[in-house]
Amino acid sequence: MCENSKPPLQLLLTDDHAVMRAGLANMLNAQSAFRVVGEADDCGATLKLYRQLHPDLLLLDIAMPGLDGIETLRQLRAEHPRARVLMLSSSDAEEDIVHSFHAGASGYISKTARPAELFAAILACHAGQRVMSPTIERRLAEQSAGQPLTVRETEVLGLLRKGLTNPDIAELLGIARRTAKAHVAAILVKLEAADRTEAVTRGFERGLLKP
Amino acid sequence: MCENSKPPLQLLLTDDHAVMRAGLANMLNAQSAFRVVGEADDCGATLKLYRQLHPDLLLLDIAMPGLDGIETLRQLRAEHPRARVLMLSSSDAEEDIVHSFHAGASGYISKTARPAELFAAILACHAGQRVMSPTIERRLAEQSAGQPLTVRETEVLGLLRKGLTNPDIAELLGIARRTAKAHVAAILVKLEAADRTEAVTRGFERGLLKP
DNA sequence: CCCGGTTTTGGCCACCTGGCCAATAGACAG
DNA sequence: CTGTCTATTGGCCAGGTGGCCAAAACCGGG
Repeated sequence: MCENSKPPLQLLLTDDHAVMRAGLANMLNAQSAFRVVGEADDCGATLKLYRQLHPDLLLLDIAMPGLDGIETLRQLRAEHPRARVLMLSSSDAEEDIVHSFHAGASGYISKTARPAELFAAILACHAGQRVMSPTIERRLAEQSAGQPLTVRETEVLGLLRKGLTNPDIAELLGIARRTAKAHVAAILVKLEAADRTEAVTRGFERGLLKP
Repeated sequence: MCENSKPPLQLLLTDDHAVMRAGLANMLNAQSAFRVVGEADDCGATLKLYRQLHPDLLLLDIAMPGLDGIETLRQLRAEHPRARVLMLSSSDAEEDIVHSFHAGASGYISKTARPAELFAAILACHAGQRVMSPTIERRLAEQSAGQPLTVRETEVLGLLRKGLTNPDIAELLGIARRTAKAHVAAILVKLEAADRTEAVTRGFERGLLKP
């Protein structure tokens, strides 16, 4: 299990939960193969530390207040295209998984994974493999992500959640109310919702909308 | 900081995230004042271990699949009315806080709290105090919880999220459609929502609805 | 035994909704 | 250059929505 001959992997840790950070750091540092060289609790700190430390891999929590993990990932990859990033998820929302890989994540693992799985994931990730925890792989398989929403539709969904009517939406977006209606109709089909209210529920369930 | 003379507090740890559990256990066991004597990942395991171990305090995560933390708390308190339980939250949804204390929690602390705060919270909790992390106290102060929904209204909100119409709801609950409408109207007022769609959003935001 | 909150019910009306028909223009990829 | 996808727009209609008026039945606690 240990790789005594090699120097430990330098890890950077980002999570807004101090308890989780401290716990992870403890656990990882107890392994001779890993060394946590830095901890961050938001996007800014992550980018700053990454520049300073150039770690071998970043462990990045998805759910964060303000700029979330996905956005942090985007910015980091824009600056360091070859950075290896393993996403840590609490939620298992399928949207997050898809977005993570689109934004350049090297892996995605649930916090429900056992420590040994996490260690394996880190190693595999650093070795250049795509990593998904078994739990998440199953998720993806069973609820085949459905139709993705277009940019415009996502925008409209964001207005639906606020309780806006089609005329409201039309005015806000500067389009005909008939067009707003068309977008809503498309959303209903793609999210398999009976009406706008259920569409909002699906939005939250799929992670398209955040509380 | 350490209480060398006293035996360590026996702690039971419940969280569906194995990583978090292992991390917390590491951190707490490193303190001479604490001793993690058991770990559980769901409601059933928690009750079972509590019966076996009779720990001094249970650290209980709020967000769990299936029977969530609040429900676990209820069942535990029904069996052991004097159990001390410190809730660990990821979300800070105000509803969770209120429900936790109603269900008999001794304390509520955010996972964003620093380790020292957590240690202090555990000690205070065990000493019989009501514990809230500063973050959460602020939250409660600023967004004064609004009007609470009645049991019936909560039930109706659960149907709204599924996209049911008033006639649907009426039939399902065996009441007149006019009555269903009255409940919906009450929900709109209490959640300050313009329509049922926004009401669902508010439900998710306040933690009345879980993804 | 009475009070207050919860649950229940009725009618009327302007407005919004979602389903149906079909069509044009722009963008981006092959 | 062509085909696919996206965004845009129109009319018609049965049914649902939310606001307004008021009030009776029920139930647990003081």
